[in-house]
Amino acid sequence: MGVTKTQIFDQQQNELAQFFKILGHPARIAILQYISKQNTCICNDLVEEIGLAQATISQHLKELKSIGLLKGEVEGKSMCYCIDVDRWNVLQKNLNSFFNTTKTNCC
Amino acid sequence: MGVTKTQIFDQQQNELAQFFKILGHPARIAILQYISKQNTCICNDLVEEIGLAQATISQHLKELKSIGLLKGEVEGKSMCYCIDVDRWNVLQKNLNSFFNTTKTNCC
DNA sequence: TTTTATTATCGTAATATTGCGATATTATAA
DNA sequence: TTATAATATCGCAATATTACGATAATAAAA
Repeated sequence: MGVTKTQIFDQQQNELAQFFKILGHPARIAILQYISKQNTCICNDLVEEIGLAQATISQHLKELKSIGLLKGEVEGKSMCYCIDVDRWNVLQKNLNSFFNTTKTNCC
Repeated sequence: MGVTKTQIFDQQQNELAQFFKILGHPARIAILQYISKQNTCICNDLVEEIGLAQATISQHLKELKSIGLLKGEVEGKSMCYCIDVDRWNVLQKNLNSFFNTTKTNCC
């Protein structure tokens, strides 16, 4: 036990859940908010700004990258992380579509 | 370790993350979709419909209730679960507000 | 080349989540 | 009252997540 039984759900349900899951951590919310506040891309002031260890921040960034919300470019010896606005908009749309189709027909 | 350090984030970040987290499981997505598909409220065809044990479904329902997305009423000896549309709309609004304010000002 | 700075990855400990059988609990039916 | 049916809760095993120190990898600077 302890494993999510993904095989009994369809792809749309699993993908939607995966996306929600990755947004379901305050550090990742904070990272996204901080990156968007800067008018330039972020490297790792995040470690100081947020107050988690460098390894931890790096791990959270990796997860955000895994659903395509962030893209990173090498900039000298640091990394420059950006929100992928196209991907961001697609996800927002999917998510609203879930909300709009699901709330109807309720008692 | 292993604990999310909620104390270093603000209330808005923690609440948003909590909300996303609860939606971050395919069974809970499937439950919401199934409930909304019925024009009457649901009791526990969910167990047959979804294919998880009764105890497991009950647990997922509890979590959905914890963020106010579902409300349950006793109906005879069974339970009648509904989506709380007001709460649903509030959460959708918060979510869009997060998406809209966060995507701007990116490089 | 050697140093330094930045980020990624590995390994591991602590805690959380998922899932389920067993057992309460609650409310109708007999 | 005694069954029966539906749901909730408890306790546990398996797995996942979170966090971090240590260390590797990479690239500029000395």
